[in-house]
Amino acid sequence: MENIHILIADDMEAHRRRLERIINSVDNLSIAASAKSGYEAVAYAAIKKPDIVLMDIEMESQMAGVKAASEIHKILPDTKIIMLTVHQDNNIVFAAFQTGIVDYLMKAAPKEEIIEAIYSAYNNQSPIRPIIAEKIRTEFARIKKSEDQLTYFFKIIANLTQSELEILKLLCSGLKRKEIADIRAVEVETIKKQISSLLKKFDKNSTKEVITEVNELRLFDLIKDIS
Amino acid sequence: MENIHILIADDMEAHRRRLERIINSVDNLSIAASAKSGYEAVAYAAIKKPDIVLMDIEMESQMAGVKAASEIHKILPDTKIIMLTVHQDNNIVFAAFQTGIVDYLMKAAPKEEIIEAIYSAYNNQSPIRPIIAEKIRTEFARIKKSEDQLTYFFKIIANLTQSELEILKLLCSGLKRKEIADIRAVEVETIKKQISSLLKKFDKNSTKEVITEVNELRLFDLIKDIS
DNA sequence: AAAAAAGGGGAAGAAAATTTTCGACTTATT
DNA sequence: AATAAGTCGAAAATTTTCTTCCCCTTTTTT
Repeated sequence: MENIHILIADDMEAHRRRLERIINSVDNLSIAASAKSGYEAVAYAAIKKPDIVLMDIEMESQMAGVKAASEIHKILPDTKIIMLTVHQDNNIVFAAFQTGIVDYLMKAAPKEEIIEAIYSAYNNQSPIRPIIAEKIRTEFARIKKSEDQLTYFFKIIANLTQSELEILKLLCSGLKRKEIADIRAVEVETIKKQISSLLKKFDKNSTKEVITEVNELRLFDLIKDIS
Repeated sequence: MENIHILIADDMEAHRRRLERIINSVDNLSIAASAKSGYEAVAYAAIKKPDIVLMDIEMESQMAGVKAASEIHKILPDTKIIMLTVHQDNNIVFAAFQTGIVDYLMKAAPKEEIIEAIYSAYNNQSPIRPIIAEKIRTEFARIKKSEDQLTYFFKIIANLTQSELEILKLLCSGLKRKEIADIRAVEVETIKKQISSLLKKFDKNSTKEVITEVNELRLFDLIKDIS
């Protein structure tokens, strides 16, 4: 399994030490850097490009934790930020979620919980914790929609490969995998793999859902005449 | 010279035809697609990833030109959008500039001017035209700063290669090219080339300016201990 | 004014990241 | 049971990005 690089940001020496010990105790986790302020955290993040950031949200010196999280998210949208908090103040936690963090933990959380959170974040599973779960979930659904369903969709389209685009067109025309394979002169297995990647990019589990969205956005005619 | 792919977006058939003729008359310009509405323009942009978009800003049906420009800019930040306008309404032109367009032209502009604008945009030179020049220039300077000088700088840092980062560190320590070359055990020429790329990424013309910025942002200590 | 350093452009080869291709296996549909 | 849909992994091919170095011009030092 690949190595996961982690950036620690906490202004208290003792807390940093504890996190360092925990991370070092797990084989495929490693420390990218250990920052003592929000400002340092942003700089180290830019330099080291960690997979995960464990950020104390209560830091105040130089740059607040929430602000630092937001900056890091702007610079490295794919880096997963996990926030550490002492008092579970739902409002702060919620504010942080809006700036791009993917999970939060109590600072006193047991080792196992921290490690699990790291793996979850790395694998894109947000184990949204109970207390603020609902507020976040509904709010997030809203944001994702309003980030313009259209922009969101087009961004995905722009990231498709030429083959995927072509296959999307053929799928929208109602063709089956075997038929598509014949047209493209490759094995069905290849087409299946490519549709699989396609679905992953659209974050959907079936072609039906993708086609439904294409139709809802009235994109069929445009996709149809892809060269 | 490479081929430049251009997307045309205008709701009037005659205007599209004229632009198509102009583009086809130049050897290394080619038409990626020709859109009849802002909506189509966004879709085609996502599908074709053109280098340049020539967008009629007065389109209204389905999606306004300014809105379409803004969407395309979100999806493809590197695509250069040139706006076409009939009445030179500075406010509209200015609004458009804020959403990511890089130049504007009168619709009646002569062929030569259009072609020149395309090349300028492609080569990242904004020939900012006189009438609104000052307003835009000052406003833009402000925006570029306030887009957080810090975020902007860190984004660049995050895009440096390992060698470039290393060289930046050595430059900040006051070393000369020859000395850096010795440390890295390569020819001075190599270092010179890499510093050149470094400067391009920072959009600066000399290492001095880069170092000044590093110091202003108090980043020297952090950069110093890059592994 | 000469020498040294800084900077720009281009191009070949190396290295890294993506894409394409396909087989094996699992789960839904018909 | 058969067909279709979908997932995972992995080798080969392709594309992109980095590295390296050469040649040439401009700026700075001495």
